Amino acid sequence: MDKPEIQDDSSEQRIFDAAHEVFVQKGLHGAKMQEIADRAGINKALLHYYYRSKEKLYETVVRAVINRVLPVLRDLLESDKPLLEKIDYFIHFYLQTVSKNPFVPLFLINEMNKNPDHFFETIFPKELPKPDRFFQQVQSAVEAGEIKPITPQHLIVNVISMCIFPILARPMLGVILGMQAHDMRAFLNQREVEIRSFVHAALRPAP
Amino acid sequence: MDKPEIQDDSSEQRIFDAAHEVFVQKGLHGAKMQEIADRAGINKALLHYYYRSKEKLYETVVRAVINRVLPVLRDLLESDKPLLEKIDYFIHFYLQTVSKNPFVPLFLINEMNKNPDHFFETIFPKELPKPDRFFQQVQSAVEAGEIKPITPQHLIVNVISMCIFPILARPMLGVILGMQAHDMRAFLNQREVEIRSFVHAALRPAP
DNA sequence: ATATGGTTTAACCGTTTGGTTAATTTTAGA
DNA sequence: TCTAAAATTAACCAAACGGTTAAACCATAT
Repeated sequence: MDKPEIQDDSSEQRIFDAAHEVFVQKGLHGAKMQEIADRAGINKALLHYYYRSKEKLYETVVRAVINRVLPVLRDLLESDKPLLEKIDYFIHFYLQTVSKNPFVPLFLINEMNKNPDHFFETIFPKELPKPDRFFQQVQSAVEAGEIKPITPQHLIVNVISMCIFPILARPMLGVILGMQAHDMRAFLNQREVEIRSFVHAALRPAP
Repeated sequence: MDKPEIQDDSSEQRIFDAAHEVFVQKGLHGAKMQEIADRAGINKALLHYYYRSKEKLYETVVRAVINRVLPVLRDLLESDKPLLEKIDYFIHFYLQTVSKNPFVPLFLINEMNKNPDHFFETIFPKELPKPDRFFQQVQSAVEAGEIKPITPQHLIVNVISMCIFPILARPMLGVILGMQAHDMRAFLNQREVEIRSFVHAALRPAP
């Protein structure tokens, strides 16, 4: 169904790259076809030659972004690693990925909120990560007294929230906390250690 | 500097209300002046009569949204309540406010990311909540051994993240966790209790 | 009554935007 | 080398958009 990944510098690929940049930064309506063409260094008509319409091009970009993000989540939910190790790896990976592409999660969240029906019926892949394995793992750890009782769904949501939100809200946090760009970078770099210890502390079994 | 709040059903107010709805849901570029006029039940030219341009109207809406959100944050940071009580109240209030207006935080985050310079130089109020009081409070609690050592900045960011993010990412979480709209509502309602106990657990002093 | 000033509208305008077309250039196979 | 298909472009088009204008409407004070 999906086109094979193109890695060369063909026009099609350059269009896709430019579209990815512009759409992710400006959203569907903020992005202009002319700007995408300019950034790809080709004529505007060529956009419609390879991707029929703005919507089709947009959909291609959204699909690609999703397919790059989902595997990590699947790994968190389905792999066999021990629980805490799994969580630590997840924190590490997401912070790293997201801080390299800070606009991507905001882009996805926007897309899903503005047009949920179209998104989930048309764009979203049918095969989603299955959280059952992870849920069971948490439940076992609770029963074995290794961690404080907690609903697995809330645990995973808490972790994801603390990883992603500060990067989304970076400009706001900078102002609230009274930090310049430089301090803010340092602060966000500390977060991996911080989130890990916060989660571990929250999961300590009661004495 | 700011115009006094208008609470009647004058044309100016109806335009503002309609603009608020449309801008918050669709963003600056997604919103169309004609739609705002239609929703306000008036002629399009009247938009320009009261608010000179689309940008001015947008700015008015952004200002209003900020001025509704900031006081709560100021209360968290500056009031004299005891630390944990303060945090609990903050969680309660933000979850309630945000779940009533789920698009507002996403709207603000978008605005700040897409156009940070214009936002912070032109729109943002000069008098921001001062976090020093809160920071000091956390530090005192740590020194008194009442809570586990933690950087105050990270603590507040963690709390805000766990409150706001799940509401932003609600559609995504619904899919990931395999929940229908009904279950999702119930899940989000549980979060107040959940976040509170998670934060309290994380702050328990080590034995 | 009517003059006045604020309010509201229909019609219009110039620009931008997504998209098309027809022609030109490039590529590649016979 | 010749030719047919693919790639690329300049020019163009219709619709949508933000914004303007001039006239109409309406309240109210004289």
